[in-house]
Amino acid sequence: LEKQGEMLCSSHQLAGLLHLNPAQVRKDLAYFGEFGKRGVGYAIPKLREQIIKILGLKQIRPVGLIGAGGRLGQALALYRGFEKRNFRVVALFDKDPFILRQSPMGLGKIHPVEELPRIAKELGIEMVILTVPAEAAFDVYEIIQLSTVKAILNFAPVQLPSTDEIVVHNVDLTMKLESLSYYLNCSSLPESLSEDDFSED
Amino acid sequence: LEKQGEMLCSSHQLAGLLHLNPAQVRKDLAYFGEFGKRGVGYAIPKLREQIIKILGLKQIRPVGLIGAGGRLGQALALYRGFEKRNFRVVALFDKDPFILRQSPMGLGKIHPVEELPRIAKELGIEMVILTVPAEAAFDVYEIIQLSTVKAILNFAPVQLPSTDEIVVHNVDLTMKLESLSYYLNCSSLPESLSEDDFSED
DNA sequence: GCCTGTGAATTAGTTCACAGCA
DNA sequence: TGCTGTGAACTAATTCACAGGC
Repeated sequence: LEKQGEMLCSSHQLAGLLHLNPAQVRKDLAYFGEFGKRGVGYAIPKLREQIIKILGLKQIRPVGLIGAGGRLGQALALYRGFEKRNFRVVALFDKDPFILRQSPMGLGKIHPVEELPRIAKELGIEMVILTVPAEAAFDVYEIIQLSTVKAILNFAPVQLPSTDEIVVHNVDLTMKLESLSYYLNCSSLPESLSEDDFSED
Repeated sequence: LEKQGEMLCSSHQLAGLLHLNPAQVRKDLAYFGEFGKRGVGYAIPKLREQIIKILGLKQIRPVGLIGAGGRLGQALALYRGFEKRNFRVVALFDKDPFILRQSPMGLGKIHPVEELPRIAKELGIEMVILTVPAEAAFDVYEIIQLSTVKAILNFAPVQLPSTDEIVVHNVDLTMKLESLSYYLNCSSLPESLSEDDFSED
């Protein structure tokens, strides 16, 4: 909206864009403070500013990327979209000695994961993206726990637990597909989950 | 569990693995049928079979990938993890003429998106992964609506709406980072969201 | 005795509806 | 009059607690 030169918006308008109920929008925002003016609406630049503050993104957040040698890791390391929203991938890590010797072109130096604690401390990294294979995930998780990192965006298809120290968001892409598959299956199912053999022992 | 040779599991055990409450596990499963034996637990192979049936994954589901030229698209096109869970990327699409002329190595032929309706029909594709840039997302969405596709896993940083015809799961990676940033910010905030200037006009 | 399936109780989340301010 | 902020009403989700089968 700001890019479109709008200066004001109502909860109704936001609700439309977000596919939500206007009351929901108001309540959620009100939880953090009083950002609107009664009878008027929300001043867009101020609202944006407030949301940035709430999200802790007033200054650029340095992010580490572990598993930079894999294809997903490379894709995310080179993704331009993070910068626009105040994130910057400032350090790449991997375990594979081959990758460490010669980093894929376009990427800068890749460090061994063992150096994560030192480098994270130096660069103020509190957040990492994890794109390692399932087998490596728990080992890397251990190393992360020894570092200044307090948040993980995990793409490895294993459920890493959040603790008091570390928040984890697990993004299992296959599970997303499964979820969609379920919806497809439902709409094409008239009434039959027990249609074929289901004999007790 | 099946891979570990286990034959039985309890809701308690599953709950532990999934970080849920045992009652939750039982209720969720019971919603779809009676898969367990009282006093015993769930027979793992049968349970697995049932879940596969619920998810509509008894046979391999063919998936299309739109935006195969981009780095994320390539990464997902080559990702081995989908196959293990009964998905197969059977057709790649893009708009970029350069990509169409010479597909990145390792990938097979890439088709122009305009051919999606025809090819989707031929191959029975009902699901696509969308890894196009934000600008292209809505145009592509229009084309998808003309095809047999009924489910979209969208990585473009725009909120595509679900309809009665099409289910959309939007995966905005930057938003995931923002969410983590919020948690970091909370834990480092003693009591101050209105700490600096917030003057009314 | 152990563990599922499930109604009842509880807790959480959403929407309504209106007071209060521009 | 228009729109926010918010208690109250409502709806949904989770957890409890126990009947019933192994």
